[in-house]
Amino acid sequence: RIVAYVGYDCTAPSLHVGSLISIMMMAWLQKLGGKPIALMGGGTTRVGDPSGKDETRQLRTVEEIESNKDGMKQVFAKFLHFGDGKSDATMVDNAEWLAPLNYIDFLRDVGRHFSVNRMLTMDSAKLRLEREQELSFIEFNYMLLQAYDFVELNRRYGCNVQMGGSDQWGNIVTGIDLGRRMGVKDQLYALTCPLLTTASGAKMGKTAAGAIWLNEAQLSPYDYWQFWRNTEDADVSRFLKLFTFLPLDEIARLEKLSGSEINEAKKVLATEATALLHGRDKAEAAAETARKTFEQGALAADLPTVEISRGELHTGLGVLTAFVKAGLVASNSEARRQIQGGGLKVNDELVTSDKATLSVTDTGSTGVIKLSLGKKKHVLLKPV
RNA sequence: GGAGAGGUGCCCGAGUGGCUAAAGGGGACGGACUGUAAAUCCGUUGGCUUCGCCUACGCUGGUUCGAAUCCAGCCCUCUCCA
Repeated sequence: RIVAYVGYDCTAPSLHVGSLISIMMMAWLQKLGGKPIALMGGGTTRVGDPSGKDETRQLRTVEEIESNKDGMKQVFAKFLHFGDGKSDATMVDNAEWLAPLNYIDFLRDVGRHFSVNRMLTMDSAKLRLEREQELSFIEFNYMLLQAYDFVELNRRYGCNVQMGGSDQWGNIVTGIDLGRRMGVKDQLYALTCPLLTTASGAKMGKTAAGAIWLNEAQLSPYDYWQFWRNTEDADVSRFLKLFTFLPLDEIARLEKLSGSEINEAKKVLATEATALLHGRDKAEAAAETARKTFEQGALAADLPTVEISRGELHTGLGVLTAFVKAGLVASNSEARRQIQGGGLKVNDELVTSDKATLSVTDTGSTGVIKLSLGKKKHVLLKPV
């Protein structure tokens, strides 16, 4: 019987696609009858994991960590079923047991099992030392806390597997070792996955508008769908396997598609991946919006919409202001540059002058004005 | 505590009195080509009421017709020594 946990740093207000692999690992585990535990690092984030980082991260305030935690929680509910059943998922926060720890007791119970000699050979510490970059004492302690988490989760939930990215290997193995020394009866296991990059070597999720957030408040289902739709050819088959629950023979069929046909596979990927996070309805809606926008060139009513006041439109709204309000560009100057580069369109007509204005007549029969940046980013302005 | 090095635009990194809104690279955005792909090529990359103005090279003052560049004080980072 497998009870596995994955720990998450509470360093950002939402999870992003970088965490998706580990979430999928938990989801698969649950499908197959195991029990997943999502561990929020409310305690460990107060210390900061040095693994894979060149320099000390700024310490987060406790308030910041708490609010980040709240933002992250909602995502897990989308992928996992929580409850009290045998294979129901559980969410816990390690602040629960780490925060009340007494330093002396911790040193005597846990600290004595750690050899500094060995800790110094772990990558997280070794790399810093080799490059002569500072490794503060607080960070050096991180390993002990994460190791202790594993032991504590075993005690509380019978957790016997820890999963995570390959950068977590050292921390996980240390936890297994600590378990043995502290008399944990179960054999503990580690399961790591390689850090995911795209075929061209870029980190997953670091694209255009920044990170690909999983919270709807930070990234709409439509944009999330678009992210998957724009997957590189070379990644499609791998991503279908990793980020959807489609049967392998179906994936095998899709990966045979070549040339422009592979776009069909990308649509399936986009819809399936979006359905897992935001639900089938929103995924289908996003697919439909995209179909109208890209394949028919028609105006899709549920593109991301920004409201403007009707009064403003009556007096004539400058194009620059309009694009800034729509959030497509950051400043009037950027809007000007985009116009010079031929990147802005109003109702699919290229904007040629930065002096142009929008008025009520531009809403036409649809009641909205379509603003576009490049070929892919569209926003509807809706007068109210 | 002592000695030294350094803080430049999203990031890296040149620049040691005017030609510097600041070389070069990365990243990002736009254009061309395509398949809403990749690769390639081209352009852009502080703000504004844009043929002009404002803000900017750690902070605060000073020298000068003129400073990212010189001077003084302060803050911060790193290295070595104690």
